[in-house]
Amino acid sequence: MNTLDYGDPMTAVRPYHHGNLRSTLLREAENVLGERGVEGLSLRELARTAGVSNSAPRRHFADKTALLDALAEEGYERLGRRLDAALKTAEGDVTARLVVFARTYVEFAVEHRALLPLMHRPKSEARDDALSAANDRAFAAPLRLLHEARDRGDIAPDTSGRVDMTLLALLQGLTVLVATGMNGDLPLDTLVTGCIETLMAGLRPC
Amino acid sequence: MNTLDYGDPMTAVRPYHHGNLRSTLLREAENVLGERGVEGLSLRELARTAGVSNSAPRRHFADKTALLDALAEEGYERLGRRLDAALKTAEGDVTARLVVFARTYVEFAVEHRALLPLMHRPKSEARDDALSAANDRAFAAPLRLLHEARDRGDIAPDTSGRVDMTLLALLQGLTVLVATGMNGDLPLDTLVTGCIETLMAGLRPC
DNA sequence: GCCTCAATGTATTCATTGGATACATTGTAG
DNA sequence: CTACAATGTATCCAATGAATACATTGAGGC
Repeated sequence: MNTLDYGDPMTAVRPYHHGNLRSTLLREAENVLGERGVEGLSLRELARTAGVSNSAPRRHFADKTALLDALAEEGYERLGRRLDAALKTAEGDVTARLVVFARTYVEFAVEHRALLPLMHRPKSEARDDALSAANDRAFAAPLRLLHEARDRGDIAPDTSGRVDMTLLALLQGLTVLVATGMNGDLPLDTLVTGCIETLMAGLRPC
Repeated sequence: MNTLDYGDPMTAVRPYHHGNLRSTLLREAENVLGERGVEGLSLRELARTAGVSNSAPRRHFADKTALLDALAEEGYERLGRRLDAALKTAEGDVTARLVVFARTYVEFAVEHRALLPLMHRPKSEARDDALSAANDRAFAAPLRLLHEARDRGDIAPDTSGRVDMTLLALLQGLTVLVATGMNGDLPLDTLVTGCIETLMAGLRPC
């Protein structure tokens, strides 16, 4: 371990090794990303902010793309944990549980609006396998909830998987809507609840 | 007009003025964008491809962002025209008309998958006013269809506008799903039809 | 206790980029 | 035919992504 001199910041001796450069870079990258977008993100600037040399980040991320991929993957993991936690405490009928799910999902999208575009990277751009896997895992959760409800007869059967896709699309679309601010002044909770209830009830006149 | 020598490409005299640099740049930009994403897009490379100097593009787009905004706006206009055209020929009940609408929308998203992320730019990044307006216009169309159907009593009334948001979210989500390839091997037409029908019927067991 | 070695940072270099500024060429309207 | 606005060009600069060679560190085997 190095001798650190915290007395005078001007002459403070920084240890040769940062300690947790990787996570520091990721955290700061998410900040910058939220403020200035992908174009405004510079590896060198991240290095400067972390008080480290130009090429240090390369030890952790071979590439700018690699950093973005890591950020996206981390995003899926965080999302997954929050969804699991939320579902554990969710009670009530299918609608209520779906609302909890959707709300958690949309809240995450709002808090990490910088991450979503990375997570939704179109498949045309070559994707990390790990990223694809994380994607699948995240979307497996709502589907599980739906299938369990179907097994209990709480919702109509679905032979073709089209209903599943509808829920997925609705969730995805909600995040985009909220991220782009298209919900106007409609409170987030009202929006989500309304969408799920609408999906449950259908559009046909009663 | 300049004298052009098309005989020998090596010594061909190019006119001082390109003629339609702006649209050439936009077209080529969309190509590159589809292949290599925003990061892989370079103004200079566009200039080279167009056979024009480094700084020529600046006459038409003050900024790289300006080019992207123009691309997004153009995208909304094209989308609007296609939606209008599709709706004119659409016949049948609400479901059928909604399906036509959704299919047109998703088809556009697939054909121009490079454009969608630009069009869905989060509001946190300062947006061109023209872009916001184009956005509103594009989303006004499906809402109009929905409201007309409601006036005729084809779908249930909606006091809070939550149903409207549900349709919007579903449309948005569909494009994201398709763009990221999450539909798997499900044919596009089946997917869209299934989603709209599911939305009409609702999830509740019959 | 010492030595090797893998992990992690640093120093330096290079081509490319976005952007700015001053200048050249053109068609056109008066 | 001349002045001018539009459109390209030439040239410069700081910053970036990326690559390569070198330095520092701590941990594990001896």
